[in-house]
Amino acid sequence: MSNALYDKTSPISILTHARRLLGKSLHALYPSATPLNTGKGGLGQCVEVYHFGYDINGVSEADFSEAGVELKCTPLKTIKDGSMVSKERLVLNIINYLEEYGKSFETSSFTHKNALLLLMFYLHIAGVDNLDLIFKIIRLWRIPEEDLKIFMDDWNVIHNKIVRGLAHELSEGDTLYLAACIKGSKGGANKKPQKIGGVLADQRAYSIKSAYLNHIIVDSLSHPEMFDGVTMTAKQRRIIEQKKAELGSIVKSVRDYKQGETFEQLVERRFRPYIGMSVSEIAKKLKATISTSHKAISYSVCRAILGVKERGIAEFEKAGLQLKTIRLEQSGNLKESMSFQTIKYKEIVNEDEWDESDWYNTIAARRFLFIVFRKKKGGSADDSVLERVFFWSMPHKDIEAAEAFWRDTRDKVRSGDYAHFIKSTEHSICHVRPKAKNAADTTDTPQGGKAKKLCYWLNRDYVLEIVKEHLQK
DNA sequence: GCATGATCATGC
DNA sequence: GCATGATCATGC
Repeated sequence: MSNALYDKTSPISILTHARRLLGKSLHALYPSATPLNTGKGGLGQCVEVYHFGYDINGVSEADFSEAGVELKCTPLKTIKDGSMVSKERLVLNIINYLEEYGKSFETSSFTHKNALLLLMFYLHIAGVDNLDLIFKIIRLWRIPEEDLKIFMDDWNVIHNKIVRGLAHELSEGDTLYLAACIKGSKGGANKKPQKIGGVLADQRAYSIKSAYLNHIIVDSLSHPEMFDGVTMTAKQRRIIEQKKAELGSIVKSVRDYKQGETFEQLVERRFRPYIGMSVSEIAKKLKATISTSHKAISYSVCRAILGVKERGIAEFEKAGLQLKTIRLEQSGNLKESMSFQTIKYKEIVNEDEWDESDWYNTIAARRFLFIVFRKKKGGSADDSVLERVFFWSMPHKDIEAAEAFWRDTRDKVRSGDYAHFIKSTEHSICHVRPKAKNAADTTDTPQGGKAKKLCYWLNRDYVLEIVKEHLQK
């Protein structure tokens, strides 16, 4: 169909041809096109067939193998401020645990298949036919030099579990930019064998996390040829560009790393000299101003110790890393549970899949950095002592319990029951509790009424257990 | 002492 | 104005 329009051995030629879709839908160029596949990946197949003239039977082959280019169509969504962000993770190739076992980063299926991606971001709108969706950003992408180390660290985290026969314990939360996400249905027929241990594991694919995709989107807007300047408004662009302003990196050069050190180990090493010091002592030693407002203290301490002058820490933002402050009593006890966002009743009722739910994305799909302070007797926030800093993600064994909690909460909202959510005494990990201006502060329910604002919490005991594990090291 | 309900403080 | 990060207050 369109074969003569591009040279399939040339990435630039493929890109130039792809860009004929920028600001347009497939229907705009191919009015008689009909849907090929209604499921996920349907739009990508349509692009391959109608725009690039692929034989539909060859769709499962490597996309542009002669040029080393992998085509990926991925959705954007509009958020409240009008800007566009990634709607979901970008799923790459399936991991074959048997084959990946003996590989290195350089020889892995991830590097082999995804060295150069042709990314086609389109704006997803619920209920609109795939063929009518508009392409907003079209670009080639390879891992930028400054992000390569974290991608390699992430790959190694995944690979280490595969090598140790622990593929069944993989989790998206394990890593920062690159993740192993579940692909296909969970359970029985879709479980895959491992080289070691004999436990069957969920089928997973390499994927790029949503937060990192947002960074690619922002980066694209610095290159006018990459985005659609017509249907993407100036206001949308301005908002997105504001988000990248004032990001500073922790790692300025690969020479910052000690031999064999991971990014996370580098961060922990940088913190080490300050453990045991009070916040005011840290500020004095670094000649830095540290905000001690309870909302800003952890990020402020991080910026000071990690030497980031800018408002945001680039690696943390790109990873969607969740920073959490834990304030221990002088005795080492913990008084409070840990709160998260308000439950959006009108949204949770529409959550069908656990691994697309708000709670999954909050608690199980991301890595955390816990900053632990210990109060001093009668002291102010300035006198809190930095006790410990560590990365954490929810262990695989706890994720199922978090899922059961989410199901219970969702089903109660679906049935209009706002009075019997799980309490902290009823669950090992999490509970539901109020978080509002006052008792009269309510929000809309899917039933058309109002209900008190409640939010997700991690149980006090659970948080304390995590802290204790990391204090013993 | 702790669970639970309530509310505060800040920043976008 | 509201989301977010966090702590306070009460009663069992």
